[in-house]
Amino acid sequence: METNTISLDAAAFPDKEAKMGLPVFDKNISDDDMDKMADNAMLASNFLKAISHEGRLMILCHLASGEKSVTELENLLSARQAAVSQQLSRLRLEGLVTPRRDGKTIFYRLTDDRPKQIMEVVYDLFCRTD
Amino acid sequence: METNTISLDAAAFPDKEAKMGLPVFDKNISDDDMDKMADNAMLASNFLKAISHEGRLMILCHLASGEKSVTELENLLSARQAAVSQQLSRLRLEGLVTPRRDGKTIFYRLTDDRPKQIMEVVYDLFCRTD
DNA sequence: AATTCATAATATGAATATGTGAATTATTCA
DNA sequence: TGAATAATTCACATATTCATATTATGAATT
Repeated sequence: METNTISLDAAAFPDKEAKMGLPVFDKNISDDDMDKMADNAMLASNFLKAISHEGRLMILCHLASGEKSVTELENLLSARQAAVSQQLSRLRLEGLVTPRRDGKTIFYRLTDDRPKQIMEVVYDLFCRTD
Repeated sequence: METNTISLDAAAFPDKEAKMGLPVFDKNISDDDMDKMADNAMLASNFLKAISHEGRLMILCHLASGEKSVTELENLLSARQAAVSQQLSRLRLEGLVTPRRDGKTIFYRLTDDRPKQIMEVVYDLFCRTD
């Protein structure tokens, strides 16, 4: 009996053409794979926690169309500067945004396209019908 | 000066071929659109909060490959029954999972493929390199 | 009907997250 | 240098989330 393999079964998700789907686990998943899965779940949940905040989500959304200063974000979100700054610092710690100083003002941009990838899907699910 | 349009600009995300990208907002986004955006952000952040929990994420991941009983999940997660039940009740409230009673045991399945869609991306981002 | 198994619901306390206002740092400019 | 501006950090109060324990329910079994 083989218990230690993760089979990546694209056929399980026929709607997604060429793209490989989520892994389908054996009935008896090995301890090793369970550990790996728990590790991944922790990474993923940290990332998701970082973006699952109304304000941070809006910040990321605005940054998706180009870098913005803290003041600009402050106005876009109608939020206090300290609050915006704290959310930015959280996003900075997670490596999701990167600051660039230009004189007095600091501009933020998305570090990479990870947030964008998630937000594409989130946008499809929650905003496409507007 | 036009201030009240959301332009869906596919060209802004050249890497995603046919798929429409995130919306690109005008410099002066209208109050109406800002409200809509805030509403959507709240819906989306509720959803993301629901799935951004290590245990709940693993539950959803296991359910992605078919329905499971609470006891099965309890074993898969190596968690206490009460804890699993709690997380399931949260997911139930959010409408992400649906229970089906068969005698003493209750089987859970994903209500729709929203969680799967997110998890596909999350899996790409955090688990693909394993 | 009493017991047991599987699950759910509720309560409690600890930990974490959030917004606010004040203090602080960095930069520009007079 | 000193005032003004942009942003961050801090300290505090509140709110939310979480794990755990306990109690309750519903179905099977005796």
